[in-house]
Amino acid sequence: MNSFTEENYLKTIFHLSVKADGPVATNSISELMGNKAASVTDMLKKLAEKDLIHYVKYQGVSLTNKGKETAIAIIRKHRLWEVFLVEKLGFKWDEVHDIAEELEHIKAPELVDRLDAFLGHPSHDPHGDPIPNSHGEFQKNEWILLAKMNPGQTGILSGVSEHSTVFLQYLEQQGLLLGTRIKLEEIMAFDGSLKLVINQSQSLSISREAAKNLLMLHEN
Amino acid sequence: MNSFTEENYLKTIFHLSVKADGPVATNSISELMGNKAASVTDMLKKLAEKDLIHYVKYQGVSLTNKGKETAIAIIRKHRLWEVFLVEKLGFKWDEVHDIAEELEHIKAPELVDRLDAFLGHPSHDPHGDPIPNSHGEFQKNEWILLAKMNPGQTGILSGVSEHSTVFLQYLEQQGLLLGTRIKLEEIMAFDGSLKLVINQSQSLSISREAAKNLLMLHEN
DNA sequence: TTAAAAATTTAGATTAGTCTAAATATTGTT
DNA sequence: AACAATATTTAGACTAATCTAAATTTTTAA
Repeated sequence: MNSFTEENYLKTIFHLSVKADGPVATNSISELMGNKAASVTDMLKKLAEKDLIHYVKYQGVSLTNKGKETAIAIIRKHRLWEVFLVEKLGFKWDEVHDIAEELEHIKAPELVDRLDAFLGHPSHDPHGDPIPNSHGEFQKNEWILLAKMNPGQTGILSGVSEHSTVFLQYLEQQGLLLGTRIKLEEIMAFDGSLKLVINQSQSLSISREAAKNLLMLHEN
Repeated sequence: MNSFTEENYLKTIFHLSVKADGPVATNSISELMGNKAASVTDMLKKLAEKDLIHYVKYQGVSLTNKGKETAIAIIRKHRLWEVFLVEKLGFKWDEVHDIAEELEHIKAPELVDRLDAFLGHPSHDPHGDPIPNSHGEFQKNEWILLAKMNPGQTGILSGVSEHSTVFLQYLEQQGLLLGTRIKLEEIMAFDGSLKLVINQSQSLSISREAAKNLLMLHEN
């Protein structure tokens, strides 16, 4: 069985692998986890010993199949618990990340699938992230960043790539909830900020920084 | 904040205090936790340092108010999660103890009260144990051990003092669920075993050992 | 293509929780 | 009351996860 700490490393490496598609650097793990690089190196040796990662000194790491399965199982738990917290306990979407961070390490094997069934096999968590099924398969999202769209285009806000409380609260205050229809009116030459129309009525301006974290789906 | 391990010690000391009413011995903690007495001594020093227990060398320990509050909060979480697992996820009463043992250490402070509300403020867990309210107050149960009842007396099975899977499965197989009406017919002179009639129909014989773990309430 | 900068690893130390073996205190019994 | 049995604590060691400081490797850029 893997420790709490090992699980967190695997999860971090998984997230970095998805973005980086190539080996993941020691420093990037260190930065994301708030640990020193020397500590990361120690753990990488341990995870390699357990066949959870491929590790070559100085060359960065990638997950083995075993490591990937483990990481996905943790992410599945995290996202299912987030759904539970929001749908059943009435938490807001900006409050659940840290709690799910604890709950994702609960080991009991039957618990996950029962929770999944209880929640009605949800496909996405409250932030729009897809929930892998019990075989570890993700339903691929065809997301495009709002920051990459062109003036005149329209889409549905379907996910966020930044989960911090401040960002999520900001979105909520602006009326930018998942499912909101957004038309990109104009991009300001001065600072790259975006002028939007949401739900075909309300006008709104947001920073380029914010737009880089909004994941859009084209309307069907 | 207290560690996972510290919490487990406090919980154990609380349970032993209730039974023993007097200071709790190092060895009894050691035995219940499956640790060596030397390890217990080390932890007792640490808990005393944090003002969670009163500790005098060689004289055993008792909880301070702070320690008691902490222990009760953990027990509250444990029992609420057990209700969740049985009522919402469909686990059986003999399957939930170990899972709740993990869940009871989830820290998020708002979680407990929301869970409590979601479950409808249950007063007892699936094994009949009372769930303390958010102020740490227990609803006192007027239990009497089946093993202490006299032939001819009747009561309602309302709790168990042994939570092992084998025992709970045994009870279930015999039809001894919480809420069952039990009449004690006769106590066998030979081995002290008890002849019962349950739900005014079915006859059943159980060992004295088993009867010592069955908590009864008088009928209203 | 080589020297400086950046990234990574090694070496050695620290803390929490555990252990064994030995020492000490308490209890029980004659 | 004194000794044996039992309970508890101390001393010293180990593992997991972390750190700092120093050493080494890789990358970058002149």
